[in-house]
Amino acid sequence: MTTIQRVADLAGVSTATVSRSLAGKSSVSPATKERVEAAAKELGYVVSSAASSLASGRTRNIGFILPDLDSWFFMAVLKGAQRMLADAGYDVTLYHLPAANGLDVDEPGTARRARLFDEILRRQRCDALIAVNLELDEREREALRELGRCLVGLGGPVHGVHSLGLDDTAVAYDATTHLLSLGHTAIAHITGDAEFERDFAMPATRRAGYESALAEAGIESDPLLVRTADFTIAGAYEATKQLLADPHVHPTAVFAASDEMAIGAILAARDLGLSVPEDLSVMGVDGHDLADFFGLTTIDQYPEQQGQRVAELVLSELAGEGVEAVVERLPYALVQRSSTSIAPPLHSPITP
Amino acid sequence: MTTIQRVADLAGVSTATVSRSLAGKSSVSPATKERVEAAAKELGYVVSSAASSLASGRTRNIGFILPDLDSWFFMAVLKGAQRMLADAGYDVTLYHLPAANGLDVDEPGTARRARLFDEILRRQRCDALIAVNLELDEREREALRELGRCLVGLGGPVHGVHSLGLDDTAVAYDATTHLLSLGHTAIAHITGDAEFERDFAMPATRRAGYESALAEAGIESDPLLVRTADFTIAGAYEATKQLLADPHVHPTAVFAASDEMAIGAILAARDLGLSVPEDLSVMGVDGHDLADFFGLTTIDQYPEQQGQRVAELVLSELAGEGVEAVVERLPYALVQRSSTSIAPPLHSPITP
DNA sequence: CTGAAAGCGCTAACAA
DNA sequence: TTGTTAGCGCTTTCAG
Repeated sequence: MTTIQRVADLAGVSTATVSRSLAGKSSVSPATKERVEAAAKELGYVVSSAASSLASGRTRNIGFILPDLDSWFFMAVLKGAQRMLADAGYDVTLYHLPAANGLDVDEPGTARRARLFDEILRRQRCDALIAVNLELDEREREALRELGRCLVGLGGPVHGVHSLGLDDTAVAYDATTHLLSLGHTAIAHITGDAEFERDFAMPATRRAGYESALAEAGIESDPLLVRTADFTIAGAYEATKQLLADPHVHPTAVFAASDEMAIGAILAARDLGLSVPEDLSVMGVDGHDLADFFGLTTIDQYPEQQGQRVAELVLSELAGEGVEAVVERLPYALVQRSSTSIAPPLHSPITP
Repeated sequence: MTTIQRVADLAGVSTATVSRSLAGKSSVSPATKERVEAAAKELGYVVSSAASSLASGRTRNIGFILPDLDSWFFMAVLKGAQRMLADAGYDVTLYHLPAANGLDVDEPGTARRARLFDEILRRQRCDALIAVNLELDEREREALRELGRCLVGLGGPVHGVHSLGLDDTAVAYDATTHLLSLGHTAIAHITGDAEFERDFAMPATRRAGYESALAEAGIESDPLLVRTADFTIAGAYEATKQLLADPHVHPTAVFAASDEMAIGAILAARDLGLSVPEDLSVMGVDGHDLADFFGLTTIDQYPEQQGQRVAELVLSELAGEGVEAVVERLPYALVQRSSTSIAPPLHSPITP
């Protein structure tokens, strides 16, 4: 292994100068710097992260805490963040935070969760943490704060910490308004199940946006038009089948709280012999890879760019730039495709 | 920050004893160990990874090198590995290896790739590396070898290194044989495009398995029945539409080299008014989350368990257990669902 | 602009 | 079984 000492010897300077040179500090003469760099290259020297971290207190590593490793959305965010961080010379280490099962303290997920906060994150392997869609209890929040590290939340905002998030009310309001503007009045909503995701606020917030758009249009919201599923294609497929089979309601449009659920809704409609969008308009939220394939109208929230943005933020906080806002709203845009169209003419339920 | 010295003081022992105690070394009396643990707990002591790494040479961190962060398959593997490694006290840091664009040396992907091998991985942040589906050139292989770290390949085998992989020929042979046993004779194959994935051997290997099964059944393979796509639903959808519209061939079954492509094929068949499996049997490979939803018959390769297995392997190599095999074959199994059935009766192309 | 020297916090011989 | 001690390889004052 090549150490800094060998580089120093070869370049005929002290290790201090090599360190300064390679760190790009200004106080090194160009001539010296050149010699040091040549020596480093010749010996194939690369700094040892452990030694550097120990001496400087900086690890050049960012922790990414995710509730799930197999969700398309989180991986898109991770992809955006990892690329930006890697280009800035940071590694990314991944921490999985399993859902806390509130009921069972002895459940392995709960133990893993505790271990993450009590041990793993406290080993000082990261300069900063990015917490995605995390719902933490007070003890956990406190544990993170005590780390004294830069912490940025994305999605589920960590209380009292700089975080980025969509304005979910506005997103749902805009989606619903799009359907209203097409003449739909019986608009169903498929969202998350509160029981599935403990404390996960997003489904409720989106539902509120949906209802406020309806209210503004003078439409009374019908609880029978609101269905819950587990954010998967399969789950929404079932929920939509039940919705469409219910004789009490006759929706002409569905607003799903995620693209995957919207895709499930489209497939359910097709299997029931309905055409999308002629018989049923469907829209989602996310900007999923498959949205284009299914011609899905959606509110794109640019997940990969969210990753980039959160990485930028972390980088600038690490660079010592002051934190401006405590909550920053992320951009989104409605992308109109072929799964939504004007409402079909009303036909009376009474046969002629 | 609580250091080991403070724990030593509180417990009334030396730092060496604390270190030994907490590392679970045997040569510590139970009484001492108890006192040390109490002191550590009281002070909330957690070892500093940088200091520990520097002193011991072990980082307790595993690098995971992936060609893609947004592929369902890789994430499933990652999930399995990360859980097992985390339970063993290891962190996982993620490295993205962008595809090398052989043509353009100045392309950013190529630069990132070089940087990963020349700098990032050489900073000694990992005790071991797991390389998933990597196609490396000789220089890159050499760079990895020079790291002198434990290295395990999964999928694309790194030459001369312990690796795990599916027997792709057998997988394709078994899939094709399943369709043959149902009475199909005109069996199409949708696989990867050689131009898409430079040096990526899997598509060719699976095709060979497909062809050998046909040959064994006395069926001459028809190049028009083999189509290529990019391993996505959308890509296979298009390829299948073209296949089914081609007047020169009349396949009654499709074997796709991945579940996502098989799903694309199912959707294409449906959109052309064909029933699956009555008019067309379709099967894939992977064991995708959505396979069940689409009733897809598939060869499940248990990706999450692959992750676990590769993690186990790394762990045991790090524990100093000898490497048994250089290439280990992974298990797989045919899962029969509703997308395959017996071949439809032949109808003559001449109208009665 | 550069060098000397003092650690960073921990582990692992080596002694006792 | 335990303590002493010498680093691990680097960064960073502090002098010069």
